[in-house]
Amino acid sequence: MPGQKAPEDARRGSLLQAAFTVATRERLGGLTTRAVAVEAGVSHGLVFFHFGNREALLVALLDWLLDATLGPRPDRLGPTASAAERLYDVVQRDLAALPAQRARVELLFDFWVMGTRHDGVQGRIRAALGAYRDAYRPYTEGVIAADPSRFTGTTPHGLAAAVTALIEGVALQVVMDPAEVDLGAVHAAVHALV
Amino acid sequence: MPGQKAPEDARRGSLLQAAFTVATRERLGGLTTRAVAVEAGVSHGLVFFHFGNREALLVALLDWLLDATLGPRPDRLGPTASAAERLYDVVQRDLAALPAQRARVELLFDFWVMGTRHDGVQGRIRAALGAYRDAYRPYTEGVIAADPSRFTGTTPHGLAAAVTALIEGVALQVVMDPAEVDLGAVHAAVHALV
DNA sequence: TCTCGCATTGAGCGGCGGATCAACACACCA
DNA sequence: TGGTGTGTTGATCCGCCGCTCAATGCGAGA
Repeated sequence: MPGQKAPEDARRGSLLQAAFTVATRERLGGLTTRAVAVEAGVSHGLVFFHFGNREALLVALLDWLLDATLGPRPDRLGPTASAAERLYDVVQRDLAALPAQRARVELLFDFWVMGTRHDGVQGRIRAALGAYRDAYRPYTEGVIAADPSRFTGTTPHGLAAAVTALIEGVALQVVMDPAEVDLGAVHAAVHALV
Repeated sequence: MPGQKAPEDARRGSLLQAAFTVATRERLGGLTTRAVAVEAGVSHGLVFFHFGNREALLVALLDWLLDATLGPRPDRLGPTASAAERLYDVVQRDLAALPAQRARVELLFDFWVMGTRHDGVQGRIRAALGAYRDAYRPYTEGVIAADPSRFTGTTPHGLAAAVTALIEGVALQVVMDPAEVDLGAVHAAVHALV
C-alpha cells in the first residue's frame, strides 16, 4: 500500500543503514538494490527514487563510512611527554581499535578495491587516506626534530607514510586472519623501533 | 566448427592466461566465463568443460598468481653484513619491486577481499601470507640477537609481522595512488628505524 | 473539500551471466 | 572401415538485477 510518508529524508538514512547491514553481510558485490529494499522493509523502486542508481547509493555509503571510521583522534598525552612516546601512543591506539572496527575496515577495503577502477570512489579514498596520513605529521615532525642525526634524509611526510602503511598493513592482516595477528607483539616491535 | 583438439591441457593454461588478462583489465567482478572465452578465442562452454564452474576457475587463477608473485627471494648480502643491513636490504628490495608488480598485486588484493567470504580463497591467502611472514624470520631473529636490550619483549615473529605489515601497507598505497607514494622517503624512514 | 505534489508501490522490461546439453569433429585404435 | 573417447561448439534455459513507469496513497495548503 503506497503512500505513507516518512519524515523528510529519514528514509535516506534508513536506506543507508540497511545498505550497511547488507554490505557487511554480503560484501559490496552482494549489495543489490533489491536486497537493500528488503532489509529496509521497503519496495525496491524506492531506492532509485532516493538515490537515482546503484552507483550513487554506493558512493553515499562510502561517504557515510569514511566519516564514521576516520574521524579525528584527540591527543591524549600532553606536550610534556616525549615526541616518540606521543607518536607511539597514537599508533598504539589506532592499532588497538582495529579489531572492534573490523566490519567497517573490511568494507573499506572492499571500496578500496572498487576504487581502483572507479574515479569517484578512488578520489574519495585518496583524499581520506591523505588526510589520515597528514594527521600523523605533527607527531613525526616531533620525532624527527628530537633526534635529527638519526633521521637525516627522512622527511616527516615519509615517516608518516611509513607509519600509516604499517597500520594499514596490520588492518589487512586483521581482516584476513584475526586469530593469527598478535597485536601485542606488533606493539612491542613498534615500541622498540621508535 | 567444433572438434579440433588442442594438445593435452595446454587449453587449461591458455584459458588461465586469458583469465589473467581479463582480470587485470576488468577486475575479478568482471571476470565472466564468457569474457574469458572471448579472450581465449573459444566457445564459453569450454570453460565449464575444463574448470567445472566459475569458482574453480577463480581458485585456479589464484594458485597461478600466488606461485608467480610470492616466490622465494635469495639472500644477496652474505653473513658478513650486519643483521640490520641484511633486513633492510630485503625490505628495500620487496618495496622496490612493488611498482613493477602492480597489476599482480592489484589482483591479489581483489582475491584478498574475496577471501573474507570464501573459505578456499581465504585458506590459500592465509597460507601464502604466513609463508611470506616466516621468510622474514631469519632476518628479524638476527636483528634482535644483535641488540637484545633494545628489543626486550619483541619476538622475531612479532617483528616479522610488523615488517610485512609495512610492506603490505605500502603495496596498498601503491595500488591506490602510485603518484603519491614516495618510495625513497619510505626507504629512508625504514633505514632510520632499523 | 478539493487539489497538488511528493513518497511509495509493484509489475514489468531488457540484459547479463552461470550452467546444461545435444550435436559434432577429430584422433586413435581395432 | 567402423567404433570410441575426448575436445569443442553454440543454442538454450533460468535466475538475478538495474532500471522505468503508471498507478496509488497520503499530507498540506488553498
